[in-house]
Amino acid sequence: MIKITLPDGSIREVAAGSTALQIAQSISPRFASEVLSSTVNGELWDIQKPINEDSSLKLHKWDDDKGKLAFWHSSSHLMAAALEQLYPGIKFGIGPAIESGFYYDVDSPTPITEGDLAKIEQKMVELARQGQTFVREDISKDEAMRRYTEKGDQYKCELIEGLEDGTITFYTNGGYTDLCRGPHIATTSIIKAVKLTSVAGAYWRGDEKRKMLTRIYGITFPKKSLLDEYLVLLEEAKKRDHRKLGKEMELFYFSPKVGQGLPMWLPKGAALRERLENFLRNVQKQYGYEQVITPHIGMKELYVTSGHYAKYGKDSFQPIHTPNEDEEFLLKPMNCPHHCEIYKFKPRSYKDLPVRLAEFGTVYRYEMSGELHGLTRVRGFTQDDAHLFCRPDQLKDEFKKVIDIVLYIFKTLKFDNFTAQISLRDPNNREKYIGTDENWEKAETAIIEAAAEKGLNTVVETGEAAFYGPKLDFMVRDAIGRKWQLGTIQVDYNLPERFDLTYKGSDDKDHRPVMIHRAPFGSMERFVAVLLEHTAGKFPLWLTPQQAVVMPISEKFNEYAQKVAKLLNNCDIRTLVDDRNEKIGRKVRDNELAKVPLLVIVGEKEEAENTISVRVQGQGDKGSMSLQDFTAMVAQKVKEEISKIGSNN
RNA sequence: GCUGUUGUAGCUCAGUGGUAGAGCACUUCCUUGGUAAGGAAGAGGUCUCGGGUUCAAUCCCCGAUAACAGCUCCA
Repeated sequence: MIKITLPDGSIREVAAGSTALQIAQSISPRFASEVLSSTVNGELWDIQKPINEDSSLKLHKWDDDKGKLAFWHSSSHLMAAALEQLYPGIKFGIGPAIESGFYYDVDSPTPITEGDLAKIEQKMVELARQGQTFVREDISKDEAMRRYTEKGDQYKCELIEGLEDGTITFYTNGGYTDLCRGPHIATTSIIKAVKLTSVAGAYWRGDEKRKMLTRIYGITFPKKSLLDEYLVLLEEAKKRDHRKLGKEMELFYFSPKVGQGLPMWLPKGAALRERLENFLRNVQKQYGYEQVITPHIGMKELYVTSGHYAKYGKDSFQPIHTPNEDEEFLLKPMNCPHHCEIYKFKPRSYKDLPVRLAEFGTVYRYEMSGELHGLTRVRGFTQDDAHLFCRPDQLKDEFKKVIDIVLYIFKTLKFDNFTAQISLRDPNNREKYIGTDENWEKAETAIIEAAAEKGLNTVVETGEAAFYGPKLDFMVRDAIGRKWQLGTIQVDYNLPERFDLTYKGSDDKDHRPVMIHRAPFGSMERFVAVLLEHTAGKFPLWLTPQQAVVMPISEKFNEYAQKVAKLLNNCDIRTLVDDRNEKIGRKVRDNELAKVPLLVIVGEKEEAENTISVRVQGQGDKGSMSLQDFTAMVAQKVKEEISKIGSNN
């Protein structure tokens, strides 16, 4: 018997031997027309392949990721069919479904550009309407190889070579046949809306040494209205782009004359950053951190010792030479070596540990020009860095405290949609890393255990570790869904050895401390970028550069407006006066659009009664009140935004 | 770094092989107002840079450069 769980949760049983599509048909033809894919015992299963054994079957529709997967993957075949007709001789790489839509990598005899997309879309719609079915065919590896060798398709041949021996499946829709694991939807006629979004280059098999193919991205929907909704969503996301908001709000600026990837913080951005730094400084003070300040350069030998020179020297900024021969300095690409030297400036006792050295340290890394991206990927940036030197028995506890800090910050700034990722080394590629296996194992175990004890939901990625140690990263998405690493915590047994760091134990012998690198924001630049996209520029009151604006009704009340602004500023409410020669309606509009959270209007009535009229951004008129009531209201709001440390546990 | 697209006023963007345009912002004047755009006048450009084609290039071609999308990379 086959046990079927329907999308509504109800369960039915049918005899084995039918396909998922037939079973869906027996429930109702209408229902069957919405079924996109199926899973048998949790594994994806072709909806047209008979299920012969006792098993449990699930049917997936559009509202389910597994349904979308089949829909979009089938759409990529539909696009391939269209491309084959439009560009005879075109060769295909791979064409999977992705998080939103699909792509296909192609090698076309004639170049395909953005201008061609409309034509391809049209062809896809035309083919989709023909209601092509996806026909499955099982053939041998040799036969598959023979077919593609005949066609002279080196890409598919290479893919087949990489497959295990045995049967290989092909799918045909219309005149287009493709090597494919499946599964697919029943017919192309349910693809009702097609949008090809972009063309870009992509290396064959992701290898930068190999040929670059043309990647065409697209997305399809079973209903036209869903496509419209998607396009609106994309437009909304574009409005939240931190590069656009940063310009509009005058937060930061890139000058070609200063250089690529070297952001300059404008007065408002600097004020915002300063507030964020102070916020973290206060948190860290409560956790026993000490602030240090180190230079922006260091002797080459410093980085030879740390191992960074061997690993990154050639890809980095060129050394700085002095009039002295053989003397070379490097711009610092990270702060750890300097902090290790600070640790060494005096003998340490086991009683002194943990030593927690924090610095807002500006570092420089020569990122390849194509990697630069607004404030999220730059060549000069400031890490909210700290290095904790602790005894091995303190490691896990210290690590957990750092997790607390990160979670506290994310909670305060309402980053509730983060992913915690444990990055381990690739055990098959050990030469990429420094340090002994034993130390790596200790470090990896510490991270896994600490994360588990904190109840974090983690994903594990092997091969993503730093070259000196494993890490726990906190990833947050930007407005259009790209993932960025913000907070990071790393365990390191290696640098203490390389720098020969020691502490005197209770046994009067020298011992090796363990080091934790951590940056809860990641970098000030990237954090502000993601914060901008999350808040769409409407920062929480405690953080926003300008909290209030006082708008006099006419010039006659400018003096009173100045007086009110001065009183508010004295109460630590960051306030400016808008005394432009404009009508009040205009001032309200401009300041609403500038996202000033509190708008204060003063005129004849307010001056006579010694009050103010208040408007809250996005919420309209709140009526008049005394200055005392207003400042109390603001203080209350700020207090609500910044909860006490530790309350997230 | 690779592939592709784009570069016109402070910003957002039209436009043309024959001496360059709009809206917003800016300056001045009028207006002195009650919760999302009051009116008028003015100023502002080596059309990213360097070559080439042409009688003539902002426009066509080549190269550089920067931004954008993706790939690759990310201490």
